[in-house]
Amino acid sequence: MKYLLQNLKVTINEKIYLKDPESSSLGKRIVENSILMIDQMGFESFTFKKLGIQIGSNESSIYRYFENKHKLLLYLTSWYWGWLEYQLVFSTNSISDPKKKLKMAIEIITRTIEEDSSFSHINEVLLSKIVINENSKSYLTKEVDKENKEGYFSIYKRLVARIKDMISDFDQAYQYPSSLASTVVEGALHQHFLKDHFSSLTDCNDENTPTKYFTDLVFNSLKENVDG
Amino acid sequence: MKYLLQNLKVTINEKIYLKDPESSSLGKRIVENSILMIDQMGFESFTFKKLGIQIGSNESSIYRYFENKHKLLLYLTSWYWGWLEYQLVFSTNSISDPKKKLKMAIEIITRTIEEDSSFSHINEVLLSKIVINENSKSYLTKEVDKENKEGYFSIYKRLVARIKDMISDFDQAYQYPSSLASTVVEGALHQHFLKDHFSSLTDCNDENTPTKYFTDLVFNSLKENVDG
DNA sequence: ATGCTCTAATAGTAATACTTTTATTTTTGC
DNA sequence: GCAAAAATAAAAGTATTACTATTAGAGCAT
Repeated sequence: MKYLLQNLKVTINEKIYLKDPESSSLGKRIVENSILMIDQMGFESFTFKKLGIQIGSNESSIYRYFENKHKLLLYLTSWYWGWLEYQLVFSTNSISDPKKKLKMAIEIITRTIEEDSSFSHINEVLLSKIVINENSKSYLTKEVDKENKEGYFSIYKRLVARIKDMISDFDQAYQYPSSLASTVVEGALHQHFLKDHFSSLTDCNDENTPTKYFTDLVFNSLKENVDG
Repeated sequence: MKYLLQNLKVTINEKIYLKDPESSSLGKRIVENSILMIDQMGFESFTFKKLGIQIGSNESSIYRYFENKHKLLLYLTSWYWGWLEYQLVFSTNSISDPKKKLKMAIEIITRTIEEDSSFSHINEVLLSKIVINENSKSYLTKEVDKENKEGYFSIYKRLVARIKDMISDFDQAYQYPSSLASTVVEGALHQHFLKDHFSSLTDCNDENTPTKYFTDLVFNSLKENVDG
């Protein structure tokens, strides 16, 4: 699996960037170091000027890759969801039992990312922390409907749709498959955040993982299809 | 109930403001119009300069009430959660049956706010829209731990704790009462957002309300205590 | 050697997020 | 009704942000 992932190129909507950051060394340094810096200082304090200094390049050169830092955030979150989707598909593809399949899916979506593939310039551990802290900011904007129409969130939507399909495959009668799927994806980020900053608002910790909580939650709501 | 609510003053942590906006007409205009403007233009585009122009006052006068717009957002969200908490306590207080109590609580937390009390300067309908769109930004910051220690989120935490207690009262054996409570509170905001902007990611709409979804979700996970 | 693309450097602009100072108005205490 | 105190308004200033525009040089391809 690791071996396969190192050759992975996540396909990201071309409108998100001006020039593909994967196409040059400068582009890769922009992505690599923006992850390090946003993780360290948070998205609000992060600027292209600071990034330029860090990578020994110029602010204006970064603007040739991304229109603004919001687009860069969309790039990073899209990459993350694309990477997760790949893992989801890869890990569930061979499972035919709908229950086992859904169980695996919940695990992939809710687990803590602890291992960096260390091959690409993208540090997945830090990126997952960025997604926990900054993902909401990518869509909680006044431009969300316009950007949604442009397809900026399509990877994320496809991921939620895949989970929804697995829910419906397991229990055709369940009335809220999309809501449950989005609750698991977004709720997982939230429980990870609470674990780190508001421990009184969650029962999750290193033993009692979000995976266990959401697995319990989902399977309490679903009833396996009866054949025939 | 309406009559009672008009005399309500939500108590907000004094460190959030420099001068209590409830203490003067200018303060009330700041709060009233910031709600209108943030709803209209979004939190990112909203500035104290624009607010000053709108209320026929000066930027520097607004700074005597709130250190910055982040603190103003904390004020608004705290007010909202305090207002919701009041409704929660008021509506569930007289209910002794744990199941009915929890059911009512879920309804209060997840319903669409459609009626403005129209007595105070605070428009609760618009404020609830602001909370849906901007609440996460109040805590997804690098300062969250410091601000949490200062008690800026205590009303929100108390609200979640109340739901958690109701969950545990109904089912003492349930392992994730805090996580479930926080999932309902945060998930309700998220489902409302999806309903308006990503309808393919939710089953909720005007008939199939978030209240129905979360009521189903919660009671599927819980088993009523057996006496003795 | 020439042209092309990419990147770097510099400078500039408008807006933001404030702070400071001073003047004016309003409130209040007596 | 008047003086003192408090609150507000106006104006100006600063540092930073979020860009845009222009120019120049480096490296490579033909």
